[in-house]
Amino acid sequence: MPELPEVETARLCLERWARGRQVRGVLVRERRVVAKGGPPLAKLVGARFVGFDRRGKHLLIGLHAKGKPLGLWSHLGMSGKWLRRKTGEEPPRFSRVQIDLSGGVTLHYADLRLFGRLRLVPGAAFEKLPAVAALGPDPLHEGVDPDRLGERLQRSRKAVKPQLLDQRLAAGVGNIQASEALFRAGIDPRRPGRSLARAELARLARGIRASIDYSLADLRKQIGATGGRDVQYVEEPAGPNPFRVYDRANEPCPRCRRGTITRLIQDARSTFFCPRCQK
DNA sequence: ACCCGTGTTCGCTG
DNA sequence: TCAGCGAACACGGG
Repeated sequence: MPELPEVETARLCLERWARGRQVRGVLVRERRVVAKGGPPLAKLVGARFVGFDRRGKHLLIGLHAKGKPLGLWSHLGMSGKWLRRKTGEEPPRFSRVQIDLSGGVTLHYADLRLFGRLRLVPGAAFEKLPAVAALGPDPLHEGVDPDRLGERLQRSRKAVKPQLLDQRLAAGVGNIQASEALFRAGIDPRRPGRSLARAELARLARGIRASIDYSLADLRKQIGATGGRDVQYVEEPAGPNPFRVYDRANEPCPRCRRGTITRLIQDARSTFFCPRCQK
């Protein structure tokens, strides 16, 4: 379930599970998750995990291999997850790549739909990857600047919601966070992005940050429930829908209580909004 | 059987 | 250079 908050959660988990550990073995069960053109994942053997970064939905993991930097890039696509098991345990469903570490820890990259990818990056030169180089500001790092957002929105005639999925605007905003941010900002998702006034851009920038912070706190609660080193990645995030409008078609609006959350399709993706309080 | 989906890339047009 | 669009990738769940 990967938008920025889920990827940040995966980053935190990987850091707790792998920091300082050395790779003992790699097993690729499904070749398609290894991005074409990169070095074979077997080159990870002997390397030690040292850094765990994220930009937008991209995981940028740093290792030391014989004293030289080596990067592991990971994008979760639609259904990718990082999971931890004890070495020798049964692999989880849809485990596509298994990385055995020192200390009896094994990482699994599991991915049902196979849209996610892993790639080794020599020298940890992640900025050489075109998809990473093109990313806009990360809401949790640089933050979203209303002026910059407005400048970017001016370049297209598209509606604001589909535009928010463009990773050059704000890296990490996906289909859920786009609907949630526009709801918080009180902006109709069908409005042309270039029609937003200054005050609306400011509200949108705050809305993006607020919806991401909220989702991240919700996920942190789930993984942190057991605390400390016993933290487990939640594989089946049960529980009620944590969102204000996403996947709530036909429910009353949680803000105005009088509008009805409406679903519409924009650029072949679902959008949810309240027609009464999003103008 | 059929439709849906929390994402991105590629090829092509204008 | 770049916006825009459709197709492609892939497969379980409703």
